[in-house]
Amino acid sequence: MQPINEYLQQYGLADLFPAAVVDSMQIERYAAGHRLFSQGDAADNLYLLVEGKLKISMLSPEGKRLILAFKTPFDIVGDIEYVQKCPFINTVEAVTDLVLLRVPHKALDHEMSGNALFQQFLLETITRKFVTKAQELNFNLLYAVDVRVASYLLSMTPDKPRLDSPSLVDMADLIGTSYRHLNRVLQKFEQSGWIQRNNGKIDLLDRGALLDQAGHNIYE
Amino acid sequence: MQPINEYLQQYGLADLFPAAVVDSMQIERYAAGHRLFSQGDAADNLYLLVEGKLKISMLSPEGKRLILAFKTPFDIVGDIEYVQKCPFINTVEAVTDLVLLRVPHKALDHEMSGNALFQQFLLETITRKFVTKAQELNFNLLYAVDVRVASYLLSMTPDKPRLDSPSLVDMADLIGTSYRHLNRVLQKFEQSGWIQRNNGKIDLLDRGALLDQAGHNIYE
DNA sequence: CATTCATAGGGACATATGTCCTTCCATCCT
DNA sequence: AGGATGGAAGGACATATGTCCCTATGAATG
Repeated sequence: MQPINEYLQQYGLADLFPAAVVDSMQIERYAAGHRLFSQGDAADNLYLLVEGKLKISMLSPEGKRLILAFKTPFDIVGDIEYVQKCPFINTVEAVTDLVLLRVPHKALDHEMSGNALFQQFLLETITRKFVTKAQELNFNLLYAVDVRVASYLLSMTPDKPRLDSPSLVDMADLIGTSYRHLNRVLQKFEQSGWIQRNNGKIDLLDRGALLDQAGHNIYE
Repeated sequence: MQPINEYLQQYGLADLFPAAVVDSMQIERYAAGHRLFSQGDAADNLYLLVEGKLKISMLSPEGKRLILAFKTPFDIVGDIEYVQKCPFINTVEAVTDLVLLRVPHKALDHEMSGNALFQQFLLETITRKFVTKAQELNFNLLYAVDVRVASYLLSMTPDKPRLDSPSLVDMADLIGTSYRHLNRVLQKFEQSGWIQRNNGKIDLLDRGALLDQAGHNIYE
């Protein structure tokens, strides 16, 4: 287990936070599967994701779940809520074991309100999120499910060409389609020889073909 | 024609900008239909929309046009590009006659870099845009075209229950569906007695029914 | 071991949506 | 007036996607 300072150093944040704020930070660990926050929970802290993978999701009024994003280090959770001073908009769950740094809003407000460096940091972070979200919207409006599935497969396998435990349920909820249809598309890809399914694992056999199918767009 | 100061006052921005920045502002007017910026144009200015209505659109690699937003006062154009120091991401066109205040990046960089008030203003603006965009994405993933059409009709008629010159082409490109399908949905609404089409105008006859159809979501 | 449960996988059918094409009408231009 | 033009409107058909259903398999549990 690294101390807080090492994590900050690792992600180039050592100079961003004054000592008083760093002192107020707490390391938090959560086991895979744990639900960290639910839609509507009070948000009194900002969280820096430094290890593991989590997912952000929401429930529609009709009870349909939508996964908005998977996040891996380095990323920030609760920044929108911090700026807007509002409760958690979405639900946050651990996909793998997690390590987060918890930063109380109170410390940020006391020590960093009017801190141009930090504001600039937040501004650039949220602007980047906006651009990503906008591209995602365009992508969804412009392309059908098979394109999005191909893109998703590619984005989740930057290193080795295999998905070990994809959870098709989550994948369908992220792409915004039904479980049934996702299976149909995967079947089509398999019949085309682009992927192979084994015991719930997925091997990518032909990245080039998938890239064509994805229209050379890759999920962020 | 109002002077710059009156516009700033009208929208509560008089205290935000120092005099040197206000002096650098220029009023710009454009006729309906004019294209202000194209995807890829250099962005050297920030624009404040103070009169009229404009639309932001993009062209996909396949040549499909997507309307990302209609904007009415008060709104900001080019804020993302200012933060990211990048060329225009999208195309901007005048729907009605427009009045904009042009603010050179140079003036902002000189006079307002490190200005906490302005950074906070930008931060809140972009955060709001992010939330809106995220909701829009969810809305598109969760609901079919008929729901989105109902929502669009309601959002465009806050005052009187009539759309005078809807431009179905634009409407389809905003909703992200085909012109044909939009017509089909409008036909269904008309047969249900919810709307009436006359010479390209659309009257809303039953807002309650439309609101139900929209699942009580209304486009921002 | 039997049972339960969650998920993978897919058949059958209904509905939503896209593509292509035709017609009609208002407006604008010469 | 006569002809262009662009958008409204919709028919016909193919495809994409959702819903409901059933079965199989492996992990967890008594």
